[in-house]
Amino acid sequence: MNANQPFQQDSLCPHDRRVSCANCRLNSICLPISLHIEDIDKLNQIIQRGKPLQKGDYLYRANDPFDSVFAVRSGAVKALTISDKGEEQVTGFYLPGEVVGLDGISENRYTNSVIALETSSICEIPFHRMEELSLKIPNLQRHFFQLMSREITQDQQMIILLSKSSAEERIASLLLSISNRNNRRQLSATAFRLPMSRTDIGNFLGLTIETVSRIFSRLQQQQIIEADKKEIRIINIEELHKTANGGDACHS
Amino acid sequence: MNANQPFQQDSLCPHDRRVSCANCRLNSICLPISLHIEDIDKLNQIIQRGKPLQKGDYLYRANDPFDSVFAVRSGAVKALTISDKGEEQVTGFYLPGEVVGLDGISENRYTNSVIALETSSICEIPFHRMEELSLKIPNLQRHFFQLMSREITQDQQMIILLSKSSAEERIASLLLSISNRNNRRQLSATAFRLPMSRTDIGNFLGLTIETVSRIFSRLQQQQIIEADKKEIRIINIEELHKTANGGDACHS
DNA sequence: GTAAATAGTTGACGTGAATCAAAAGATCCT
DNA sequence: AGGATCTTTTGATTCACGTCAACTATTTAC
Repeated sequence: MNANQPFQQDSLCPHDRRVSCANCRLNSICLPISLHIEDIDKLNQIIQRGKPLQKGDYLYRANDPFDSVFAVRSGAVKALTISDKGEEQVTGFYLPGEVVGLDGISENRYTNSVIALETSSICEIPFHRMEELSLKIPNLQRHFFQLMSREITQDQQMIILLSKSSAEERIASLLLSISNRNNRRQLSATAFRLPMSRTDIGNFLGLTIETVSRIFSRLQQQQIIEADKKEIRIINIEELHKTANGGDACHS
Repeated sequence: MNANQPFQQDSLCPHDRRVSCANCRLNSICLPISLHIEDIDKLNQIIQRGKPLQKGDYLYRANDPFDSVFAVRSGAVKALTISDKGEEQVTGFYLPGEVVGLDGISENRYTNSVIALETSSICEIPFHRMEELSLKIPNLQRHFFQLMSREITQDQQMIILLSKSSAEERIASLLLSISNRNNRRQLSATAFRLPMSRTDIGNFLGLTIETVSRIFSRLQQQQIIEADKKEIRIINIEELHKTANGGDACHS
């Protein structure tokens, strides 16, 4: 075998269930810690890989008993809660390498429902087996504390965004967030496909779909982005950052 | 000693540094888990109790290196971040029995600053010693996972509140939140003193101080609450719940 | 392939909360 | 005690975003 050729497993398609943590392209995101190879193997053994979810499929529903957290391997999912009045509220989007379900731990049931935005492969991590393993692998315990802490930090940034920012700032921030997360996965930071609908974006950002649409149009007019349906090209990332932070016409 | 009399330590004043976890009145909130008495003692031994903070004192500042998480024993604190433009954003209020600083774990430095709203006693829990201890006490590991998960759940509820609710709903929700948290500590759910200023409330809820003031006045006119400065009496908790959930004139 | 349903865009108009302004209470300081 | 500073209240005005409505583009279903 030519050493410049990838190993066979590296070329497994993203939905192949034979992938293991050790050769997963996402392990630097999903497991950004120094685990020994044998520890990775132990973790790998408790992880379950189900068949891919199709668009619209539920990964789990709010109030289901909590058993596992889930890492997105490919595709994308959204988390949402249903209010008393039956309205949806999207609480987050999760891209490959990101972990969802951490909210279920405290109450022993999930507080959100999670739905696939497109065909998605998911790694299931049975939480109680992970907990046991954590007692033996300090770095794994540390990793989960960090994962949860990161979720807290991100949620708090979201609180700030919703509390202080205009519609334009919110949308610019979301685009930059997706851009960064793509970049971490070695994908283009300036050209990508949004996995979620305008409706989901509006719901997530606390805006109506009409406002979302208008802002996209405006950003396009200003030559900051090019948006063709869900395909986005960031033309002037400099200016997009300015827009996200209150722009030139800073009014706050 | 009369068995019906409390132990001497039960009557320690809340700022007394000789208090221990085993006899702390808040341990059912701060440590709502079944730890064996000897485990509680091990935990107690790593906890440090500094001298009380005065109003306005910092517990820590954003970007300080992360060493510890902190449990509020008495008083109250607020967490806040400073935006690029130097504006404060309050990200949470923490009352006795609640734990602050969990956001620092992932980046190894705090992302918020924490400031005392009034004279406050704080228990410091050195995180790395707690981590080591967690490897030996599975229930303690479990407890910290749950604490962090609860913070995630609460932050997500805050996201929903900010994303979907009117000014009136936000303030009603905050009052009910404080009421519930007081209730858990065996205090009155209907009469209490707000530890934070109107400015802090507005900042936290994404409202201007003027709006906060107007809403307080309106709730008072409607005979739902009585507000004399920071002293609050909830007169009609039924109606306050309705107000928090969109009220009768439900427009959403 | 065509109808029906769903998702997105654009315009006109209304409204809830921000902003601006002023004054009345609290609290701090010497 | 008395001036200074900070906090809170209330009113008048403005504006960003929501609402309502009409229309287009895209996807789904038969």
